[in-house]
Amino acid sequence: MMKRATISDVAKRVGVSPTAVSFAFNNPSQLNAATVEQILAAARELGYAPNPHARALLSRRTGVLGVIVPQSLFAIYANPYFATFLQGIGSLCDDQALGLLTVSPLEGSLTSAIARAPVDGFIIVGLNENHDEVAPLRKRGIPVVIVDGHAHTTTSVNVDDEDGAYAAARHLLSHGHPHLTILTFEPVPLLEAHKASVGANRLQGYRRAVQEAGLEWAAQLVEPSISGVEDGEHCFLFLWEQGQRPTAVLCMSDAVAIGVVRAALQLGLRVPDDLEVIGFDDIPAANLITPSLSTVHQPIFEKGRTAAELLVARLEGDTPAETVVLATELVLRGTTR
Amino acid sequence: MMKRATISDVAKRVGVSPTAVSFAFNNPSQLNAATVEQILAAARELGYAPNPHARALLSRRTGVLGVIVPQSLFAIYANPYFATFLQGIGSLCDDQALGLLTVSPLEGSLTSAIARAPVDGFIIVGLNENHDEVAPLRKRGIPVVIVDGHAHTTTSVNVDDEDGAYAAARHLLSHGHPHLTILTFEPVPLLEAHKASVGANRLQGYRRAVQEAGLEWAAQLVEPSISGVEDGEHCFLFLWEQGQRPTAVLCMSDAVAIGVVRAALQLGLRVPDDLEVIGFDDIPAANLITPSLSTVHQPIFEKGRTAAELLVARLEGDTPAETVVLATELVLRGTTR
DNA sequence: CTGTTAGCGCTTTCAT
DNA sequence: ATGAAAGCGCTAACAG
Repeated sequence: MMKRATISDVAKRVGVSPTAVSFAFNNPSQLNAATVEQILAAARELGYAPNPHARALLSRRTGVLGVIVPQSLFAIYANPYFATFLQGIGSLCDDQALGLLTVSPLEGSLTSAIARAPVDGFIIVGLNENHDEVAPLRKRGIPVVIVDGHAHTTTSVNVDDEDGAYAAARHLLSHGHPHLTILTFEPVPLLEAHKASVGANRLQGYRRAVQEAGLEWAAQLVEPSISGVEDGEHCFLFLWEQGQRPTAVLCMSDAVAIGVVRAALQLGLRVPDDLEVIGFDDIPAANLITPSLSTVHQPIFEKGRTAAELLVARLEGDTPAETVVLATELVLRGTTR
Repeated sequence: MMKRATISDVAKRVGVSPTAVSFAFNNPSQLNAATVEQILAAARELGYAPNPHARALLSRRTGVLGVIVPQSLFAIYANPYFATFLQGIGSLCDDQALGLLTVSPLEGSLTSAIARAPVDGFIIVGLNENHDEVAPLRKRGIPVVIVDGHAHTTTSVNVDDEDGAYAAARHLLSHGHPHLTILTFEPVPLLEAHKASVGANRLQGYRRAVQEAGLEWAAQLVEPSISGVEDGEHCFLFLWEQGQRPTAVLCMSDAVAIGVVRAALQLGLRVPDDLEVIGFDDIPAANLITPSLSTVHQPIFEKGRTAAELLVARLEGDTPAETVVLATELVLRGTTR
C-alpha cells in the first residue's frame, strides 16, 4: 500500500499551486479550462484523490449518519425490528446521498464509540438523553435525535407504547380471563428503574388496563423473558412446568410472542381457544406464522424515516427540538378470539 | 449548537500546553497524576471532546469498516440475504470494536461514495475489481476486499456459485424433466457481459449440467425475473399465461423461488408433484415456507465474517492477497421430490 | 514530567 | 485567473 499522492504532489507535477488543484476539483469554473484539464490529467496519473479526513476536518461534514444501538451489531442485524427501522433511515439516506453507520458499544462502553464515530449526526435508539453514556454526546456538538427514549433538549421520536399496551390488555381482559400473564423485557424492578423506557411505558399501559378493569395488579403474573423467540418459548414452557396454566399472554415483543405460541402448540394447546396471545411491534413475521399473531402495530419504518428526516433538518439549519409520538394500533389476527 | 471547545482552549484554561492535554487523554501515564486530574476537570467544564476528524487525519484510522453495496440502502436492509451477510461482518466488528458503514451509490455513482466515505477499509459486494466505478478505490490507498466478484490484485471472497448451480440443475435433470425453466437475475446477454459475475457463474453451472445430460441448452427456457418474491411470482404467472407449462424451475435466488412456489400454489399446482423448484442462497425464509424450499445453500454469514476478517488483517499488516472460495451445498427439502 | 515545534492534507480569504 | 499564507484540531518528535 504505497503512500498516497497529496494535493501538492499534483500541484508540483503541473507547476501550479495547491490552491489551483483544490479549485480544479471543487470549483472548476474559477479556473482556466485548460489548466483544469491539465490538473485533472496529472491527478489521474498520480492516482490522486482528495483525503476525506482532511476534508471533514475543514468542512465538518462527512456525509454519514450514525445510528447508535444498545446491542451488538450481530444482534442488531439479526433483529427484524431493526431491519425495518434501518430501512426507514436508509431510505432517507438514499434520498440525501448519505452513508449509514451503525455503532455499538465499543469496548463495553458507548462513550468511546460516540467520541470516535465520524458522523454528522446521531440517531440514538433506546436510551434516554440523560443516560450516563449519552451525555458525552453533547460535547461532540453535533445534532442528535433520540428514538425510543426520552429527551428534553433535543428531538425525539417515539411511539405511543403505553397506549398500545393498554389497548392490548384491555382487549384480552374483555374476554373475561381470570388473570393475565405478562412477559417483559427485564425484571420489573429494573424496568421501573428505567423511567420512561419503552418497557416501562408498555408495562404501565398493561397496568392501567388491569386497574381500570377493577382487577388487582399484583394478581397478574409478570415474568421477564428477555427477548427472542427461544426466550419466549422457554419462558412459557418453564411456567407450564411450574404448574401455571395461563389462558392469556401479553408479550412486549413479537419475537417472544411467537415463541410462546410455538411452546403452546408443542404442549398441545389450541391457540386461540385455550390460549390467547398478543405481541408487540408487528414485525413482518407476525403475519407469516400460523396462526397469525395478534399484536400491537407500531410504524417501525416510519419511525426510522422520521428520525432521519428530523436529524437531517437539524443538520442543515438550527431546527427547534421536536417531540414526535407516532400512534400504535391493535391488530387482531389469529392468536386472539 | 455553540462552538466546540478545542484542545488549546483546555490547555489555556489549565495553563499547560496542548500536548499535555493530548497526553491526558491518550497517554495519562506520561503525566503527573495531579495534572491529568486538572486537565480532565477543565475538559469536563468546557465540555471538551477530541475532534474525531482531526484525529483521523493524523492517525489514518477511523475505526470503521465500509461496505459498498450495489443497491440502495433501502433495498439492502429489506433483503434477508444482506441481513445475514451484515451479521457476519457485524460479528467481527463487535469483536474488534469497529463501526460498520453501509454506503450505496451516491448521486447515482459509486465513485463519489467511495471517495468520501470515512473508513479504514472497504468490503465491496457484487462488483469486480476492474469495474469502472471500483477502480477509483485504488486511489484511496486503503485495503479492499471483494465479495461476490473477481479480483486480481486484492483479496476476494466468493462461494462456488457454478458448482452449486450445477448440482441443482443436475438433480432436477435426473428426475427426467423434458426441459428446465431457469429464472435469472438479468437478461442473458447482460448476464454474460458481466463476466465472472455471480449470475454468470450460476448460469454457467446450469448450462454445464444441461450439456452433460446431453440436452440442448437452447431448448431450455431462460427468463429474467429480476429479484424479489413478487418478481418471481409475476414471472411464473406470466409464463403460465403464455401457455408455458414448466415442470421444473431453477431460480437464481430464494426470493424468486418463493414467489414461483406461491404462484404455482395459486394456480392449483401441487408442489413438488406437478412442479419442482430449487432456489439459491438458503435464506432463513427458505426453511419457513410450506412446502419448505429446496435450495443451494451458501454460507452467507461466514462469507461476511471471513471478508471482514481478511480486511482487518490487511489493515493491520500487509497481508498478501488471498482468493477464498467457500463451498455451496445442495439442500433438498419440500419443493423437490 | 512538560513544552516547543512541526506538520497531517486540505480549503479559503486576500492579494496579485 | 492564479498564488501565498493561514489555519481546521490534533499528535508526535524532540528538547529541556
